[in-house]
Amino acid sequence: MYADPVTEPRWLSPEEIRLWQSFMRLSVSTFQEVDADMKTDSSLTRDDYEVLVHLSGAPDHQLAMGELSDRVFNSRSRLTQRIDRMQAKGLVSREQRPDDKRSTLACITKLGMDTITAAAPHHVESVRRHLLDHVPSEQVVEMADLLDEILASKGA
Amino acid sequence: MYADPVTEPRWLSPEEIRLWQSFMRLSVSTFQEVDADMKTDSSLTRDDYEVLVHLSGAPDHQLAMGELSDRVFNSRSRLTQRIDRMQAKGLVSREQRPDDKRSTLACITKLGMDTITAAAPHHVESVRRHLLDHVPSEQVVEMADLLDEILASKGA
DNA sequence: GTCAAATAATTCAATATTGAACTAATTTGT
DNA sequence: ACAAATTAGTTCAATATTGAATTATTTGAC
Repeated sequence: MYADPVTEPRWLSPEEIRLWQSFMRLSVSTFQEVDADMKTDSSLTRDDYEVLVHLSGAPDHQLAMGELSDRVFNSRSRLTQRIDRMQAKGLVSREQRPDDKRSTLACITKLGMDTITAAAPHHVESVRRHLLDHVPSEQVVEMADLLDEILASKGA
Repeated sequence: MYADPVTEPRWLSPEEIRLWQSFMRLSVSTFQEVDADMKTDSSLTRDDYEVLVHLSGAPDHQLAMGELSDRVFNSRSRLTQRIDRMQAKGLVSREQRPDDKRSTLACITKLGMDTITAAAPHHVESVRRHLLDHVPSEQVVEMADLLDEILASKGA
């Protein structure tokens, strides 16, 4: 009696298990550490920071809610409420799009710009400390290439 | 007037920026995809699954709350409440440790064992689909080695 | 042109997470 | 031996997230 290779899930090799576990550990620990630093160094969460990064780099400093939610990997509802909070703090504003009234544009404000400018050096230091400084420098390009290949293969 | 190399944050090279951004995108998207699969394939969340993985592999199928919270990267409070919910579903039980009455042991139950056994093949398939299948097979070991090196350098 | 389907975003109630304060047990220093 | 400090875990209120339902607009089929 043999397992059906079609229905039988392909099992993981020890190396694949090691890869998955290390990937999980490195990802989760790094984000937790950077999150913790952001909390002490600035008034922004990492999600807030990412929102401001994408808005500050966008044409006219604004993006539609849907586009922004895709970029920061937040659900629509989650982004709506995050933008509510950031708007209450004066970091962003909302604007109606003239050509499609269903759509809302999130815009970064002057205060949002000043806030991310102040936060950026600390954030960079944190990302260095918790990830980049631990990647052997001759492997930075190699690792970025590999991750990009994986993303491309996933169609992302 | 030159910037003080001590106080001046070391800026990121384009390759470092690419590495950090790809690392974020790959991590977040992969975990979101696996989480979504788990929700359709089983009654467990990925956090529940990780708790059961660690308990099922532990001596006597039990671990102290603190040890378990470190392993699954949950805060103490978060794990307390996760174990509350899993206990309510009958997946785990709590036991007082005889030699240190401050400590609580989380134990996997028969139902917990059956549940993770049923979930595992789907989980494996999902991890394959969303990550492992996209890593060129000749680079699996290389990537696992690199991630482990980074973790070791971080002292994790 | 009009009605049905699709799209963009928001709302709301249920659920989960956070972190500071708390309880209880153990360890340490004197 | 015993008070102070430390450690393990829990509680609770504030905050955040989830996802199904809802509103409003636009698109497409006829």
